[in-house]
Amino acid sequence: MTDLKLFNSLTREIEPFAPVHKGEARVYSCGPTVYNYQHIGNMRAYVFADTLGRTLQHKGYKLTHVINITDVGHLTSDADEGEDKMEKMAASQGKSAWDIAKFYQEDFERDLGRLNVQKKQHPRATEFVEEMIAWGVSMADKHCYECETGLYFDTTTVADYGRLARAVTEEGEGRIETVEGKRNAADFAIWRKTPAGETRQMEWDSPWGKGAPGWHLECSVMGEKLLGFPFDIHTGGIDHREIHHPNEIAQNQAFCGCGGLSDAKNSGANIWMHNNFLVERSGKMSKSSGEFLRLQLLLDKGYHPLAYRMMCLQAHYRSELEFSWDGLEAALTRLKRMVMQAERLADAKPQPEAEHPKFAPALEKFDAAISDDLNTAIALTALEDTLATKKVDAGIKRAVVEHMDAVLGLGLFDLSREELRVRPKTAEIDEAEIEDALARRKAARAEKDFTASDAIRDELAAKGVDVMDGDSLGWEWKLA
RNA sequence: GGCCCGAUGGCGGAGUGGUGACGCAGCGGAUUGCAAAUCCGUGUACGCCGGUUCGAUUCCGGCUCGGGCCUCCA
Repeated sequence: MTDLKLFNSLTREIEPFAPVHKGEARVYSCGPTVYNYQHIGNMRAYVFADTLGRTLQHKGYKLTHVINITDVGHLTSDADEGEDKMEKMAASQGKSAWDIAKFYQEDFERDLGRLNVQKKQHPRATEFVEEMIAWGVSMADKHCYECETGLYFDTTTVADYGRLARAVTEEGEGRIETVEGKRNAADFAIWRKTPAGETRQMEWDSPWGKGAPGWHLECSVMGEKLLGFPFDIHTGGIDHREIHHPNEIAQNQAFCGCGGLSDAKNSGANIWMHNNFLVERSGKMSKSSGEFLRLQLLLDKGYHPLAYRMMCLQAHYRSELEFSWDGLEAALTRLKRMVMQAERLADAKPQPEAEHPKFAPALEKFDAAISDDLNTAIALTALEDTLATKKVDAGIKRAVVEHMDAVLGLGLFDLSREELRVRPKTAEIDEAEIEDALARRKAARAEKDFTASDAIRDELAAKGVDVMDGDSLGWEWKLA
């Protein structure tokens, strides 16, 4: 097997993966703030994180993978004056912030499942407030200062602040609104005090008064508590490369007492990886714009969620990916054809021990591709090469397909073509009606009454159902 | 204003100093009562101008266009 190489945002170079603990891989992926549904752009980050996790397992490492749940501390603005996202949404829905968090976390986890994301640890920020306060206390003297609104981290107290972003300069921070009492524009809150006279749903006592932890602190704390410093890989969306992660790194440097050093080890993780955005021609995906694309909408329109995973896999995680319904349709068609190929192997017993020279090129191509900073686009073609290989033992072929699919996570053998036939929400005809029409059409065809049979076919087509005679499936939803 | 990124065939999207992946669509064939689905086959591209080179889509410079971040954001 080829050695795994990954792109490290810290050095902006492809680096060989060398585990901190022999035979183990520990990964922390920045998770969602559960104040709302996740859109499919958000989900790209977790498909990426999952593919990374699967790759590490493929390479033989025992994986520990955390995707945190931010249920407190994330403001609507980083100027430290905005409202808490959770409380704002709670107020607008007339629920408690805790209920909001629970509801959207469950929705998020449902989407992860739909996308075949393996089970991860999902610690909630509110479960670690005590630890966060302890962190704050440990850093307070050397790295923080208190002012009216809270406890702030002085970014000048650590070496190389912002080196991950490579964009932080004196002037570069010019647009961050100044908060009264902050020493440097880039300084950020470790603890946000509840304003005098107010009571928040989510607030805790601390040495700096009642309040809530700053957003960046939770990731530092949970990463350290659950994975230990340094751990192997920290992932997140590319937007986190500029603010959230540099702040997290600064905290980690301070916590390690290595504020004067700039060794990569002190950043908390050896490798920092960032996935690029899913973009739409109308602009960036945005929740504040009102309607946004979420996985459920894809289902409502008749697209299986794994078509979206396929779409993500077709591109490199560091490239922007253009979303369009046509693109999703293309991914669904590709997935469908692969599932159909896999279905031919349904009865084959996988023979993991067996080898076959016919599959050697594909296996090599697959491993080289996935090892080259997760080139899933090429890995996918190796899987297709395998599925298309003729005149070979089905058991061996199945073993090879399973081997590759374990990394890509499409779950080819758990899918059937019929499942991919997702009923669009707007469909105005039910399954029984279709079966009945199909039966009538079959009878007409038996009598060679093609005028009648074609009429039935047209009727079904008008209702969005395509009839396919020479196909065991019989019919499929016509999309759009 | 500061920092950064991208520009590949109809669409999406890999990759490469020299035989230009792959998917979807299209086209041709098999199949079909006709279609559809499926299978087989197949054409088309590297923004513009210079430079380096025997040779550049690939390296360098400039230009144009597009995008991102510096505000919450995966």
